[in-house]
Amino acid sequence: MTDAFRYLTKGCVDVVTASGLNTKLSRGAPLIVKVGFDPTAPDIHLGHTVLIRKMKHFQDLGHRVVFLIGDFTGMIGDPSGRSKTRPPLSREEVESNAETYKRQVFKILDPARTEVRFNSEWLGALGSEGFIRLAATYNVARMLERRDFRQRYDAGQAVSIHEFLYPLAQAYDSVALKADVELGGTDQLFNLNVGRDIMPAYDLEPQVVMTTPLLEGLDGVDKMSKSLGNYVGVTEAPAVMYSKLLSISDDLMWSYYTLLTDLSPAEIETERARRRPMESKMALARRIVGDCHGAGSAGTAEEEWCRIHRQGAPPSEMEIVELTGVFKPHQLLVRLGLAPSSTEGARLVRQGGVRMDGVVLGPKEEIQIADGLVRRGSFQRSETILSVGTKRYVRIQAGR
RNA sequence: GGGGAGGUAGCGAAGCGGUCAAACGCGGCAGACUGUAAAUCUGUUGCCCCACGGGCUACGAAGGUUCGAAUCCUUCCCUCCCCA
Repeated sequence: MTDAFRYLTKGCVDVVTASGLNTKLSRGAPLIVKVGFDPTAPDIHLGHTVLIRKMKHFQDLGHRVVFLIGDFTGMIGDPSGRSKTRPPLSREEVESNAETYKRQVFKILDPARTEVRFNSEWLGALGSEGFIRLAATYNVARMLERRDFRQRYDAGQAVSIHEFLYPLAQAYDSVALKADVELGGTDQLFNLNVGRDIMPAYDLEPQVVMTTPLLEGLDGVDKMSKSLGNYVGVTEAPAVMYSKLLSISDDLMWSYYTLLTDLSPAEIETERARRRPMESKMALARRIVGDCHGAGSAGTAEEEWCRIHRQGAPPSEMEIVELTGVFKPHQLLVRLGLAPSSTEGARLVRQGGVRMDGVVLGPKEEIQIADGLVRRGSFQRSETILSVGTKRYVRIQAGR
C-alpha cells in the first residue's frame, strides 16, 4: 500500500475497487476524477466539504478534477422515493448557481486545477437514439438492486421509468468524461457503480468508485445538516466558525481531523498522541477556519475566542441597540430580542442567567434609559452590555 | 371496498369526569463544574401582566351533556395498520 493510496482513501467508506485504484495510480499518469453536483443553489457547510476535500486530495497529487454540474440530470431529479421531476432551471439560474458553487468550493479546491463542466453539454446532444443505446447497456434486475427502487417495487408503489434514466445519465457522464475515478457520498454508491458497470460497453476501463461518509454534526449525534442546526457553514464568520468548532466533543474531534483536514492518517495519530486534547482542538479549529478564511483570520478568531472565554471579556462585535425607556429586566430581554416571550425572559432572570456588564440582574430591578444614560440603581453610564447565558450579548446605547 | 387503531405541549408518550397548564423520557434554556467541550448534578420548559401573586388560552375541529370535560355523547377532518 503506497502513501498516495493511503492518503486518497483516508476517511472513505467504499473503494471499488482498491486494486483498481492501485493499478490506475501505478501508471503514473494524472487521473480524471469526476464529481457531480446538483445544479440547485448550494449553501455549503462542512459536511459537504468532506467530498470537496477528497477532490483536493487528488489535486494535491497532481490529478485532474472535474467539478460536474448536473444541469441536465437535474431535470430528471434523483429518485428518492417521493421527489418529483424538477422543472428545468433556466440557463441564467444554472450559471448563477454555478458561480455560487465556485465562490464556496474554491476556498478548498485549487481553481487552476479544477475543470467545471455541465452535463447538458453531452447529454443534450445524445438524442433519443443515444439514450436508447445507453439504456440497452443496463437491465431492470440490476436497477432493482438499488434499495429504494427495490423497496418501492416490493411495496407495490410506483417506480417511474424515467427514474431509471437518472443513474444511467449520470453513468454516461463518466463515459463522456472518460473518468478514472468518481467520488460521491455514500448515498451515491449505487449511481456511481452504474457508471462503473456501463463503461466497458463504451470500450472504457471501469472507473474506480469512492464514497465519503456523512459528517456528524456538532452535536455528535445526527449528520450535519442546516435544518438540524448542528452545522458550520463555509461562509460563516471566522469567529463563529471557530467557537462552534471548539464546542465539539473530543471524540468527534478526531473524526473531524480525518474528514476535514489534509493530514495523513499517520500525522493525525501523532497529533493525538503528542498533545493535550484542548490544544489539538484549537489546532483543528485553526486549520478549518484557515481553509475557509485564511490563516490570518483564523488567528484573529482564536484570539477573540481566548479573550472571551479565558478572560471573560465580551465579544468584540455584538449587536448594538439604541433605546430609551424604563424596563424591568424581563421586558428589556424581550425588547432586545434576547427572549422570545416575557415569560421566558422572566424565567431567565429568575435563574440568574441575565447580566448587565457582568453583574447578575435581579427580577425586581429597574433599568432606566433616558437622556443618554443607562441607570441601574446607583450606577449609570452611557452604554452597557446585556448578556444572557454565555453566548448571547447585546450592547445597549442610551438614546435621548 | 371490508375490518381495526389513533390524533395530548418542540418530539415521544401517560392520563380517560374534578386535586390537569396536564406524569415521565428526549430535546431546549439557565445555573454549578469545566477545556464556553463532553459527561454529571440542579433548576426550568403555554402566553400575558404592576410577576414568590393575578389573569388568559390550551389536549385534531365544531357542537352538546354536566356545577365541572383532555377525559362522556354527536358530527366533521386527518393519520396509521391489517384484509380484499
